[in-house]
Amino acid sequence: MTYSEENYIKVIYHLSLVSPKGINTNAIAGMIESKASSVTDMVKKLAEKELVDYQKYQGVTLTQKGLHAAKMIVRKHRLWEVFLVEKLDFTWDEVHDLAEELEHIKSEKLINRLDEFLGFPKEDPHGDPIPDRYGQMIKVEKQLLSEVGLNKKVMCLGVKDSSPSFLQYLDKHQISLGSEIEIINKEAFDMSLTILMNGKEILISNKIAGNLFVKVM
Amino acid sequence: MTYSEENYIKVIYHLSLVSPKGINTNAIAGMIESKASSVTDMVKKLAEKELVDYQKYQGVTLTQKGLHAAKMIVRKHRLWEVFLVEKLDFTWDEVHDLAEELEHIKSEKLINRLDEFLGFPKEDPHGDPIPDRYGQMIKVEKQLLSEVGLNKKVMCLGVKDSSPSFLQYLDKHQISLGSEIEIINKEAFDMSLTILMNGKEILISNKIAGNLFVKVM
DNA sequence: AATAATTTTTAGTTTTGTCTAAATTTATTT
DNA sequence: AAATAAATTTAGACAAAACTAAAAATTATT
Ligand SMILES: [Mn+2]
Ligand SMILES: [Mn+2]
Ligand SMILES: [Mn+2]
Ligand SMILES: [Mn+2]
Repeated sequence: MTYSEENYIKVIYHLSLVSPKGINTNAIAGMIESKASSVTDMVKKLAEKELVDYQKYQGVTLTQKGLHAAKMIVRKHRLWEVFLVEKLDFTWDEVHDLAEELEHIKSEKLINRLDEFLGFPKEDPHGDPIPDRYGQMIKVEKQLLSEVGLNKKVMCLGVKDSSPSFLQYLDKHQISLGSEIEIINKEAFDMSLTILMNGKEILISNKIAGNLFVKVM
Repeated sequence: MTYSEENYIKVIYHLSLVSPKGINTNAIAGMIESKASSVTDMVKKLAEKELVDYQKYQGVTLTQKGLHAAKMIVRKHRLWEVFLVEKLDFTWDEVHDLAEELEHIKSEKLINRLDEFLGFPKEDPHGDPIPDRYGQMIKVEKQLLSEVGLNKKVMCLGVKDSSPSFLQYLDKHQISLGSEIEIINKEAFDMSLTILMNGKEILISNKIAGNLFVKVM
């Protein structure tokens, strides 16, 4: 599998988690920052290699083989992120782009040794689950903060968006994984929230709340 | 710089260490396992980017810029090798091919952090010097075992060839960096050596002796 | 100095992954 | 049920990096 094929497989995997039907050309093109015509070309090649099922105009779905390949790439991505944060003292907003490169290093042995070296972590620095060598991963119940009712106490478990700007926003407001938050007010007009954290009240927009995974306690 | 350009620069660097004149097309092709015509094409591109000086039919030499780039690739290669051996328990014969991939990961910050994490090692698992972030590296006096006179006591400091088969040969005979060796006999006919190591006599061929760096003690 | 052998470069293809523009199919409105 | 809009695919082109075969330059040999 080439660098580019791996990126396509990974993107199709991520899109499959959100919409379980056939993944359409434009969605892939959007994620991979290419054009629909390029996607069609690549998707044909992936179908040739039996990594996806593809019928013209009907979108693609991963085959078993493709699904496993995708999970192994995600495994590598997230283990490298853990390595960078835990061992090399990178911050959680710095690691994604580096992991995008490191995930393409081809060695099962390397990644399994790294997994062991890190103590078989179950989640990456953004709260996302890390597949084990067989593709198994934990499923933690989480919901978006924007969907939680008033006066509930929640714990922050992960982020939906892991872009540097969002993560830096969270750092600035001292929100990290494990932070405990109480929802004090919901503004009907713009769905912004007033939350209580460490005895301090903070106002956050609906967009922020819609990118923060929490569990009700 | 692309993956391929980096490989060319690195090969030109390694060849420059042995022969200080212009590096010729065929030598590069041999190392990179490509054809002379492909080398000519790439060399033109590298000259365009001012990484090498090139005149038709006269071979290439690295510019200052090219030399620094090459050292940074070698730095990455060797630091990753140290990481794999020291932290992930790989053996010295397993790491080269993996490092060939890892050396292309583009991040100064990552490699400097890795350097620090490893305790700023000065040599890689094969006894080769690791350039620091400015390209500086230690210069240890070593010579090939094949060039040392009779009855001398030497310490093994490095290998010229770091192919798995050679390294596995050394493992099998329990020769490692730091091993102390005394040369007992040199066969005039084939230049094979009888050496004394840990009280045991071993016969080694001239080819083996010609790939082992030692210092006379 | 002329010829032969070797090395290097050029010319023309190929493969991979991308693009634009045009054609085709599917989905949505009227 | 047409007509229109949107999504998708095809056709043709391009850049990067490789190749083969032929031409040109350099080096070695007579
Ligand atoms: Mn990531
Ligand atoms: Mn992550
Ligand atoms: Mn190596
Ligand atoms: Mn090495």
